[in-house]
Amino acid sequence: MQTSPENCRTFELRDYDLAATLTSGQAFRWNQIDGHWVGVVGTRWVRLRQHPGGLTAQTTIPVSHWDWLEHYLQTRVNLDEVLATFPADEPMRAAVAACRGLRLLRQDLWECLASFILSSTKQIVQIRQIVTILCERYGERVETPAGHPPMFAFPTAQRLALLSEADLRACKMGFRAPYLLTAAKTISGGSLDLDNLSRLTTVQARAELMKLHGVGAKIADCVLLFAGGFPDAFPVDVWVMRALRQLYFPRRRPKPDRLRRFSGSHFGPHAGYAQQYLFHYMRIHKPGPAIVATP
DNA sequence: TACCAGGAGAGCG
DNA sequence: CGCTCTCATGGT
Repeated sequence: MQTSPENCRTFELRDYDLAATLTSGQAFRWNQIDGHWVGVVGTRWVRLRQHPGGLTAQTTIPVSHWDWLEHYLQTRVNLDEVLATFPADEPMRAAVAACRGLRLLRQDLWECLASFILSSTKQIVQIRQIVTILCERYGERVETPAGHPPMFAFPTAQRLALLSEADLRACKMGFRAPYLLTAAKTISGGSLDLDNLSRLTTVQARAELMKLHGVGAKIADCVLLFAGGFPDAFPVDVWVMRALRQLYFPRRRPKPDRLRRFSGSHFGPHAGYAQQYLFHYMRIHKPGPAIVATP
């Protein structure tokens, strides 16, 4: 819908837990400031605020449409329809009850890929720090409202491809530096076209991403799910591994590939969404008492 | 202080 | 082949 440019817009939404969504390990650039969430989407500074019945967005520069933000936040997704596809077992019921409103974002492919290359063997706080340094040093400055600190876009692959491994190591990414540098060169050089992934099957797209050094099944699945629009991608990290083992395979040690096939059939067409609920639920509830699957 | 966290590559059976 | 071990890194 085209309207006259405005720098503020309210979205009426049901079941959107902004805080849970922005802190659930999908995206690493959102900061909570005075009850608002401040971040950068593409090249725009954005400030979001949750309120009963929806959320309000504010940009620095007035914009004539908000499709880019609705796309990023996936506000048009009907959560009820997604949740209705989840299996009716006890673990899922508990996870949905605890995290209702949690959403999947649709992020920029390169930013997501680069961020998750940096995520390897790191916890969320640490990933945020590395990404922050990287953006401050090599990202384009974005306009911020008067009185707000400077913010930067995520650096492009082209920009990072010109750096040295030492430059990247100086951003505290350690042994991931050569991985990111190679990925930046591969993407900017055109050997891998991220925009082409959507034409592939999930299996094919995963294989394409895994050709990159430093990108294994878990990172590939994160990129496919959080940025690629592959709802069946199912990242298996230690949290999800623990959850699945504990809840569905208490006596065995299934391999990640086995778990992925199980999740593909057990959790339905939105397996990735289900995974996000389990992941977030496990993070909130630490180890906790055993909940057993009762189909 | 120990501990945590993906992937690659080596080494082993 | 397929599994296990080691490495590299910085924040709690």
